[in-house]
Amino acid sequence: MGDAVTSRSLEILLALADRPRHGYGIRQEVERRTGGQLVLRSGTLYEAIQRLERRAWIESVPAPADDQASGGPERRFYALTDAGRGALGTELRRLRGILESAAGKAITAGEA
Amino acid sequence: MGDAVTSRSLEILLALADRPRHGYGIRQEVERRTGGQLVLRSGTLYEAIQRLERRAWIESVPAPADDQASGGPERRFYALTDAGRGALGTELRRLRGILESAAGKAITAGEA
DNA sequence: GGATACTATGTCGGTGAACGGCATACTTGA
DNA sequence: TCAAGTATGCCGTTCACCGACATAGTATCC
Repeated sequence: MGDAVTSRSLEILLALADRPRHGYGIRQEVERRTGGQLVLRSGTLYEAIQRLERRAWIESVPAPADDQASGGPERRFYALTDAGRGALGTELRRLRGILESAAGKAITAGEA
Repeated sequence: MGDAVTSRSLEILLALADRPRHGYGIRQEVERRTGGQLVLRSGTLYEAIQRLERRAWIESVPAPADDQASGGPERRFYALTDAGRGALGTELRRLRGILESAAGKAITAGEA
């Protein structure tokens, strides 16, 4: 499936859902969202960003006005495109379908 | 993460949640459950079964009494272990957490 | 009788995602 | 001064998945 959304890519899309972020900011947001369960390694992070940009699900945008660049290496900000937002919605619906169809089995699996 | 559950492995665990099945039976159940959206290819299927068995999330079990073997190649039946059931529950909870935390953003993402 | 499709398991080579180490470079605090 | 944090990126390796192929019995249709 060429339109597959991996778990890491999903987290990146979610991190960009509310506002544009730069790579390291995405990493921090994912870590925060998952309670430290998932830390995107540098290889995973920047390669996934490149793939998502190639698919036009995210795009490079200028740094926001309120961003105080700390003088370090150049920050690259990314935002969700409409296509990316659509892909995110589709993936969330897919996951919801799995959970719904698994509802009965989930009880057996020892769930609260 | 050594305890990662890929989307294909999750589908296999779900297919085994209600009763033991053999490889081809898993393939059919996944296809049915997903409405034909996901068909496990032979490479994916049997290699994933081997991985899950190595992790002791599934185990080989004798064929059920009501199974009429059709004389073809030997069928191998598999069942969820307690560890597998636990891993399935953990993964379903993880997915539910993603959907809950994404609830606000999902609206923005154009969801019904 | 032969062709085709279905059931059933499995291997193999190739591709792509993720990992983790390393490189680089600037800033801040001990 | 030295470590830690911020920030991006490359590279070699590993692993999941794909799709083709191999093998083999059963069933159906012409």
